[in-house]
Amino acid sequence: MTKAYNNHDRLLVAVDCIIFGFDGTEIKALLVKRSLEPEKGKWSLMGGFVSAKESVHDAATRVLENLTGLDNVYMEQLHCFGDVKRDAAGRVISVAYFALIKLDDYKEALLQKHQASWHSLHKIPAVVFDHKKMIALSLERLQQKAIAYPIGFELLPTKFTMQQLQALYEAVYNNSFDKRNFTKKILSLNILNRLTEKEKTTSRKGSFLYTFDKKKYNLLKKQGIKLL
Amino acid sequence: MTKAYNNHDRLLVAVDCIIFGFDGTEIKALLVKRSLEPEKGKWSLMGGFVSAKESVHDAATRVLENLTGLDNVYMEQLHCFGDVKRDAAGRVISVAYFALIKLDDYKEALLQKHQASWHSLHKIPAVVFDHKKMIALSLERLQQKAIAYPIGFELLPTKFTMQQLQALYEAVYNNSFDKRNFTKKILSLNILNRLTEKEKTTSRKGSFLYTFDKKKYNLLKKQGIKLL
DNA sequence: TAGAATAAGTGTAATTTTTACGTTTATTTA
DNA sequence: TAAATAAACGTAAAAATTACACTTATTCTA
Repeated sequence: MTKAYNNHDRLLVAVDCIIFGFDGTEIKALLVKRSLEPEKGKWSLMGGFVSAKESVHDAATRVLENLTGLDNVYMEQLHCFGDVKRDAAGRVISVAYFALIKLDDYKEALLQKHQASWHSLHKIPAVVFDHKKMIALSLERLQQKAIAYPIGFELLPTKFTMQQLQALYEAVYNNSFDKRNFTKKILSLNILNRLTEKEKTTSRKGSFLYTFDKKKYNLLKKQGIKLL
Repeated sequence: MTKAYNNHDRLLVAVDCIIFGFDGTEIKALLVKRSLEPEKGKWSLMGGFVSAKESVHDAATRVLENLTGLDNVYMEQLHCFGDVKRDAAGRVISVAYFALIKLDDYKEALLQKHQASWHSLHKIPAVVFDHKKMIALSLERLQQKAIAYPIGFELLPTKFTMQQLQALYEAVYNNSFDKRNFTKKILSLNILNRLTEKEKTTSRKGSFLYTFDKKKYNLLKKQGIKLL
């Protein structure tokens, strides 16, 4: 380390992950019971400290994988929260990340281990520090993200019905759309593949299953896509 | 500080400011000659370290005011850059901010003092560390921002002509628009006030001056505005 | 002082996108 | 085989976007 930097303060740097999942009806966020003082036992985002030898991004990935058992998860940085008094126990700045996972992938065992559980965005309990702000901001980001990025890639099973996809967008925007117009618009983007296979549990007729076509999407993205 | 946090590493935390201005034709970024080792004398964003007693946001405001002599500047957080080796001299994470200022407000004296100068976004010289990435990302953010926020508030003089406003948007998007359609769209938003006054230096006929109406804009924003 | 030169200001038709809205179809079960 | 269920599908009206060129106000100069 160069001498020039010696005079400056060093701060604790944490990461916190807002993890979203979709249960078919609602967008949910994964919260854990905080495992250390202060505020031990209260609801909290999953977080951890950044060590000197890892990048901030790697720290977030580590925390996420540790909690969910998943790697290759969609994750992006949300915002750095840097208020002096944001952590009751001392000066800690936190870089918040938000992640999208397929709710079913989440391992029940880990859920137990970390005393984690899914909470509807409309019924978030009291959470520690500034985590409420983090969650609020991440929802805004999710809504904004969903305009240009097919979040269904991450939040739905590989094969899904048009109804499921629509329910997802309705949950994200807390709004309802016309079925015909929704289908029309999504299909016009030409990023879905309709399978011959049908999902038969929800109706007698059965509904077609679709998959996202990542190649088509990437092609489209270059031109500046707008999903909704 | 609680004991629970004692084991964790503390890191140097910096802020870097990407400062945009508009000269009537081009979007420019303000760069300074770096004043400390390593890489002293090379082009750099204006930055500084976050002290233990100030918020990250306050640090960015301080750095910005110190360089430009301006307060009440539009500024928002861009991204936290946290790679282990991003700073050649040691582990420093940097929170980048981007700011929009009226180029003319910028004090010549400070420009001298910090060896600062404006650089066209298309001709950014070699800059230290990961500042090139920061600048690139901030341009993306500016473009995205300009869709929903009237950046002219910040980048143009209080009174401006339709031509100046169009030139600004053309510079941001590196694109050209039809004059009639541009005017039509902007006026339809109803956030401009046309003055009786005219700007006569650029033409014999003279062009009307406009001002932004912040009240009308705030009203519109609640409904979810789209500027372009 | 009339006309030439300059840049500003303005309108309309064609196309595309978005919205609103109800009926038909495939399948199962009684 | 009829009834019930949810899926699939199309069209007309409205709104937004695009493409496109002439008129106007003013000044300068001949």
